[in-house]
Amino acid sequence: MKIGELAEKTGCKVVTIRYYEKKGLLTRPPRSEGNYRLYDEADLERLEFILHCRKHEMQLDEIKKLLNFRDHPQRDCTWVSDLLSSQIDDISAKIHSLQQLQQQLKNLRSRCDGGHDGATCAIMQGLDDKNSCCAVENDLLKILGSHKH
Amino acid sequence: MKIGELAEKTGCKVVTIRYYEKKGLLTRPPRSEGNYRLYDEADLERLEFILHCRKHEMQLDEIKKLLNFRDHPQRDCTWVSDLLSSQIDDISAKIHSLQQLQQQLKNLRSRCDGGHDGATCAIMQGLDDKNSCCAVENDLLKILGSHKH
DNA sequence: TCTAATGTCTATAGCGACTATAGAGTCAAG
DNA sequence: CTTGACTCTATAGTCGCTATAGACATTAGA
Repeated sequence: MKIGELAEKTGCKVVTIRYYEKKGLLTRPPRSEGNYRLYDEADLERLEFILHCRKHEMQLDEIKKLLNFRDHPQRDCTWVSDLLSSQIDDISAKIHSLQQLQQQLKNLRSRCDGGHDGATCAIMQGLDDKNSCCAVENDLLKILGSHKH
Repeated sequence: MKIGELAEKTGCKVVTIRYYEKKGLLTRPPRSEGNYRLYDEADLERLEFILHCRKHEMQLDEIKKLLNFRDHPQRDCTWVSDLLSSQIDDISAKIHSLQQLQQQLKNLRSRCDGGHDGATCAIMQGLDDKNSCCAVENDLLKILGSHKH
C-alpha cells in the first residue's frame, strides 16, 4: 500500500503521514524500487490510533508515549490512569470557561439584535447600563457605543 | 510608564507586549532618552482590551478589526453581530466535542481504577468487552490489555 | 511506444501566538 | 563605581501541521 492509499483509507493527508514519520510516531516503512513508501495493515492500524488520539486533542508526545508503551509493554500502567485524569480535569476547566464566554457573547449579541429598527442602537443604550458584569462586554460596548446606526 | 510596569499592571509578559506592537495591535509609543518605550493610560486600556479578547480565544486579526473599528468608527456594525454569532456557534461545537471526549475518558479511567487490588487488571478484562463503542477506548484497551499487573 | 497527467520524493519555508536566547545598552541603589 | 535589574533589537525555536519548489516514478490513453 502506497502513501496515497493509506491517506485515503484513513482520511489523513499524505504530508501529515510523512510528518508523523519524521516525528517518530510512524516507523520508517520499507520502500519500493522507485523509493516509494510501502505500508501494511499494521501501519494502517497504528496511524488510525494516532488519528483517534489527535481527534481528541492529545499532544503528539503523549501519543508517542502510548505508542511506545504498546511497542514495549512495561509492568506499571498507573501513569495511563494519571494521564487520563489530568486530561479529564483539563477538559472540565475548558468547558467551564467556554460556557462562561458563550453566555457573555450571547448577552451582548441580544443587545445588538434588538436595535436595528432605525431607533438608537440598543448597544448604544447599553452603554449606560452599570449592571454589566463582563469586562469584554463592557469593552465591546465602549467600541460599539461610540456611534449610532 | 515603562514596559515592565505595564506588564505588571496587566499581567501580560513584556515580550508579548512588544509582539503585539510588532503585529500592529498596539501603536508604537514614544521613547525615553534611553530609548525605552513609554506608555500612558490609553495604552493600558488598549492592552487590557486585547487581553480580554485573547482570554476568550479571539484571534489577533479579529481583535485588530475591533480595535480598528474603535479607532475609525463606521456607520455599519452588523458585522460585529455576525462575528459574535459565528463565535457562539464555534463554542457550541467545541463544548459538545469536549463533553463527548470527557465521557469516553471517564469510562476508560473507571475501568482502570478498579483493577489495582492484585487481581487481573480491569482493563485486561475490558478487552473482551464487545460493548465498547469508542474507538479510542478500544485502541487503548488493546495497548493496556497486552500485559498484566 | 510516446506522452501527458498524476503520484511520490526531499527539502525548505510559512502559519499563529507566542517563548527563548544572545548580546548590547540604560538606569538606580549601595 | 560597580553591581544588578531592566530594557533594547534581532533571531531562532515551539507545535502541528500546510504550502511550495523542483525532481523522479508510474500509469493511462493516443
